Amino acid sequence: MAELPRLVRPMTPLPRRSLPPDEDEYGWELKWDGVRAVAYVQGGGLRLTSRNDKDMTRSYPELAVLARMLPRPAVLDGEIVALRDGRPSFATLQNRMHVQRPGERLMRAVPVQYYLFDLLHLDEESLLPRPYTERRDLLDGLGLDREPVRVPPWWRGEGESVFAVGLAQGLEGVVGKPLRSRYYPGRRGPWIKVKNVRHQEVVVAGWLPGAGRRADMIGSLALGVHDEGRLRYAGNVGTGFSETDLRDLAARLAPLARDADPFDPPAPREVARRAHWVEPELVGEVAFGEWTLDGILRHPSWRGLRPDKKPEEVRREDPA
DNA sequence: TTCCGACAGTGGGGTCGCAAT
DNA sequence: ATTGCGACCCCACTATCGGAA
Repeated sequence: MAELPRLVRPMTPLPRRSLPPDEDEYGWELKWDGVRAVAYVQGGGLRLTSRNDKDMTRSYPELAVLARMLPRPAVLDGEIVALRDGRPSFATLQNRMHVQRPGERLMRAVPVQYYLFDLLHLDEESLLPRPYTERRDLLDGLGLDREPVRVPPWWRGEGESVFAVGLAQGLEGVVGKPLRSRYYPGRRGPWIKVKNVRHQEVVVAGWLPGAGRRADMIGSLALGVHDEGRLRYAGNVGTGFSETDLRDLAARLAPLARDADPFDPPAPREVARRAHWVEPELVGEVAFGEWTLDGILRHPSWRGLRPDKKPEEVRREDPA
């Protein structure tokens, strides 16, 4: 029996704001919002490991069929997803990902699928040095596209239209992989990702103190948006500003200090406990990925002040 | 010399499990 | 019983540094 590599750290894509000029040199895939997983198939058995090499096998018993679908030693790379309204939903998957031994009821309520997008080892051979296109062709030829395993499509070039498709389907974005590039375990790049980033105007309603390097500075800003005449809590943002930005914000917020929580309903207690409230008069803009089910910004980053906007005009855009 | 890639360190939302209260 | 915290997942981002270009 051939020996499989003990562990292969997954390769991660480098974030980019826009498509590269040489987009035709890349293979393009849609980006699936789930949990990254490397699969080791051998002797009819399956082992799943996380990005940090934690064993996830027991959490997803229904994926064990992969070992029966593929009766050859192999290492595969992909994303475990849970569908909601026909597309991968990380929020839905969160009901599964921490459960070590899911019961029948949970597995039926939140079924998962394994979206494969790379083949790293097959039989006796490591495929890491092979070009992306060869690995993909080999993977596509294994006949693994049967639920709960899927082998989603990819495209040579066409980054623009793949991105448009992802946008239209409400997906996270696209991943580009240089057609002739090998697989570099654990490295960021040369894969790239272009995310479907959204923007939202927000009212600054308070701030939380920082720690460590950020001690004596602002750690994050508490954000709100108006909804039916009330200022609704929309989460905190703690990244995207330089130290200069933080000092400038502190100076602007100091004269606006107030004692009472300006949110209605009040902010969650974990936030309120540490918050320094201000009059909700400063307007800024954040980039973010999506709204959570509770109306909180996911993956927010600060983009700057919007002195041209009035706080009472700040509404949640695109409530869907 | 400049630039790029990797790392460390800050911050976010969310869930689960467990210890302290 | 409730609360708080760390460990996991998903991240965005700034600042730094050493080696590649």
